[in-house]
Amino acid sequence: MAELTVRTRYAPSPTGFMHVGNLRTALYEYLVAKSQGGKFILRIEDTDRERLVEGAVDFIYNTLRLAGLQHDEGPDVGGDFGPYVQSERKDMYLPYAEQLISEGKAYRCFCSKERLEKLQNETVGGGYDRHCRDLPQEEIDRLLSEGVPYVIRQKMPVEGSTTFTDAVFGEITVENSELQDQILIKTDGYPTYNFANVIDDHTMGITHVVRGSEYLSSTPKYNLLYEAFGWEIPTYIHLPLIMGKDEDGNVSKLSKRHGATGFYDLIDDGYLPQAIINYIALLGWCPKDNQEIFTLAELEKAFDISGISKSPSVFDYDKLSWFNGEYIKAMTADEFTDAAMPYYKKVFGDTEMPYQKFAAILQKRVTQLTQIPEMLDFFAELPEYEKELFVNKKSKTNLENAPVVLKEATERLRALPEWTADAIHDCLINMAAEKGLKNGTVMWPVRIAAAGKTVTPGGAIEILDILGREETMRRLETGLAKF
RNA sequence: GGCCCGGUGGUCAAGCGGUUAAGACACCGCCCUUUCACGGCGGUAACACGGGUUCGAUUCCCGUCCGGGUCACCA
Repeated sequence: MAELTVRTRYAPSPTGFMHVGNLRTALYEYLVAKSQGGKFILRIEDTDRERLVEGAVDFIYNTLRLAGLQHDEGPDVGGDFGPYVQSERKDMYLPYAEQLISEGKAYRCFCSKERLEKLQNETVGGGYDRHCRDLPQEEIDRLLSEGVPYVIRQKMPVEGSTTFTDAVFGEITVENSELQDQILIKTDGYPTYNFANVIDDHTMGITHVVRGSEYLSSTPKYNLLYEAFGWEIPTYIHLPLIMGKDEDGNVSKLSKRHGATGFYDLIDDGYLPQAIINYIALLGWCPKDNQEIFTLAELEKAFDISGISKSPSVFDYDKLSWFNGEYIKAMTADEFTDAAMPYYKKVFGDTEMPYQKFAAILQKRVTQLTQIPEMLDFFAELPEYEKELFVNKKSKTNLENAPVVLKEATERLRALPEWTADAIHDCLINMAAEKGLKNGTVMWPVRIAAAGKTVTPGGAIEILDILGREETMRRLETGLAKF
């Protein structure tokens, strides 16, 4: 018998914000499908018109594209199971609910919101009392003819328990008494999220439902629906939650108060999409061989459901930064220049700069692209600084020898026939040798005068090379003038 | 509060009855060096607690504690 094709779906609501937790769910949905030669489907769940945000669907497309998670079916690319936008499917749901009514598995509930609220407040552990579950037919007809608004509820079993198996968490049992007669269709005729979800997943042939573990305890509700229709229950893969840590060290489900947690927030903070994907792939999943750096293609090969962990994990910006640094170091100089360009422009505007040389000094130092401007600002303008910066114990420099070194170096550099990194290097190294000085004793004052700060990307040679002879001379003289 | 799930260093995590309890990030030290980095080497640091089962428990069972999730005409 032929193996059924694995089909997973990512079903976001277009709210204009994609949390890393959601993105990680999308990633795993993608990986579950791709690791088994399956299809990854995108479905937009936009039934809540109040929360609709302009342009949010494009935002979702862009995010998935940037992350490299290309869907095989969806509103934009089509497919055989459309439409892929829930609002375009709205007429599908009511007939299914009515089918359940005719089969005695669901019923119309005419209770007012006020009555339900009152119930909620008065009853301990409040909930619906199934008042309309066994209304006589005449009563139903009367209410219907009076036009009393109603919802459609599913009849849940009153006793017993429901058990299902999750691919990650194993066997889970919930008492049916915990389950209320869930609403399938709302007063406005629209389906509830849970109902639409089940109908859509089934009609779209979804075989593996991948979602956060917050759905674990409500899964029996879904299964009772599948059973009511006589449909096959999908494989469930519940994912451990991603947590954030606040200032007090308390952890809770990751949210905006934990800082930049949206995918685009992270991009704005100078993280690369691939580094983010790599990092979150490992948040809740571990490969057999403990490999850490993965391309998406490698993840597709290595991904295995049995490697998914059950315990929640804390999002760690330090580790993300490390991944990001690794990705930056692995770039070609041209790739780096492209990625860094927006940040270059912040410092230098449209002035052409020696980008190849920038790449050489920046790539191994940068862990977030946002660090670039403050690393290069001294190239644009020499900062104000005190002559005390020339003092450095390790380099054996002090206020006495610094001006002497500076003067000598200035003259030698001025006389250089050619302004290249090699020439500058030889010039300064030779000077140190001839004068019997440590290399650092020469390099330190020169670098300080050239940069005006103690911490710089690159050393004296690289900085002088980038500055050019004219600007170097000007800066060395400015430094000398401080004595 | 009821129900569900989880609990290995600060963080991510291997482990799945017998191990000196891996590895990564972070942190500390040393080396390299022209500052900071990069790179190399080394170090500090963990099985929540109490009972069982067993020749033997981090691993299996029970309880406690702690943490999280969930209980909508929201998705």
